[in-house]
Amino acid sequence: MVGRKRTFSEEQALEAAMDVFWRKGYTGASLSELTQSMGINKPSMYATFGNKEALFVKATSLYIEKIAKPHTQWLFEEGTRLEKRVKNYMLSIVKSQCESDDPKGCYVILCQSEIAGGDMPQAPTELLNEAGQYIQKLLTELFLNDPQAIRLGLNHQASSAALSIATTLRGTASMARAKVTFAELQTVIEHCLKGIGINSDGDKF
Amino acid sequence: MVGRKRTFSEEQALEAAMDVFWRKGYTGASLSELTQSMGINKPSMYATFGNKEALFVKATSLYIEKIAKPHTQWLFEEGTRLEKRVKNYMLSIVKSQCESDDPKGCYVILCQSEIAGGDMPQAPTELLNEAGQYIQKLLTELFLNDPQAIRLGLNHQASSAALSIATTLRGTASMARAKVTFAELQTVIEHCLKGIGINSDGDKF
DNA sequence: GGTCAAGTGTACCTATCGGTACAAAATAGA
DNA sequence: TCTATTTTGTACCGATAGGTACACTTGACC
Repeated sequence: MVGRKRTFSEEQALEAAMDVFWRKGYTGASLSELTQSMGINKPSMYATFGNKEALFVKATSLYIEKIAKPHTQWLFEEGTRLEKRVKNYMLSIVKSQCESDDPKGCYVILCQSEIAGGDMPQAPTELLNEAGQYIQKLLTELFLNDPQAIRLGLNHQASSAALSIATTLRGTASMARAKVTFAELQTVIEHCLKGIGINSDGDKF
Repeated sequence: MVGRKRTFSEEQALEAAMDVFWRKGYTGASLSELTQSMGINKPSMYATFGNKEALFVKATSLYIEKIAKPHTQWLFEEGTRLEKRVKNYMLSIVKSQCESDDPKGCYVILCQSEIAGGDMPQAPTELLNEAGQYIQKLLTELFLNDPQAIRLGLNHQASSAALSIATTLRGTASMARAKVTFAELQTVIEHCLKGIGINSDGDKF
């Protein structure tokens, strides 16, 4: 490696880009706003990330790894009953959706809604569609295989229960973006769980 | 009235504009695409509707009156039990969200999610925010006043039950736009109703 | 200490954005 | 038919979109 050194952190720049996409979506985020938030010039952005589409793919991957996936831990917490694990999982996600003064809901769901517009390139489209199904697949797997879930009979309605939870979490994402508070959405989670036959009391949030 | 006559129908043009906004959102819909779909030139559009913002307000109002509000009838159908009325209401909405080859979900929810981006003018913002709360207010009112609802005890949790339904319907809108089918979303509705203590069997869709 | 690969900032490219000026075309009333 | 009024189509406006050319600065290696 020879030559001048970078004056910015690639990871920090990517996080800034992620924030912009999270607020504005893919087509709504302009290169000027992106590079300004990233604190770099356009040529630096193109040299480092390729182009807007490639930047978006990297920012989306960062969101998935850093924001979305960590919630999964609650589903597999040792020594916690399934009912509580699922509830904690949902609470963790909804809390994240409501966080900050200007809550942004869910990055993936916001951008996935842009796909139908027809201006989303293929690679982002595939990534977003796959990420959009992640929660559902994860929960279906859990309900099919977890011993406590089987004892509750959830394995017989695994995919529909998973779909209900995933749908509710899309709803809360939309509500959060419309400034509905975390406290209000907590009862929505309780209703959702009751609806699929998972009752719990007490939680971590 | 003197002068040359219009060669297009204002209502048809507005419907075409509504369709474009429904697919692309407010900022994502360009004047070129709008006027092309409306079958008119830009000067005709500006003379008839004012500007893009005014066109959007009119298209949004048309959506609310023509697409959104008609679902309300199901809530007040004479001689039908509350449980079925609410279920038919939800089914009617979700069916509409899933309709057509390229389902577009809900116009209001899609565009409301753009507000956080900061590029939405004030008048559309207020209209969308008000429309976004319509379902919740309608159901809260119903649960507080309907005799059958009171008999079911729904009046004691009117607003939280209404919020759960509204949240679920936002979730289904997002799912529909991601091409999840009406059949799959039907079980989501059933789970939702069960969660707030409204059980029913048999429906109209 | 020169050399040369790599990063930076400015200034620019074409295409499209929302919006408009203006002249030709069409109609109702005189 | 003439005139006043409205709509239509074309051609344009400045601003901004995504993307780049290019000169300049920086720094590791010989």
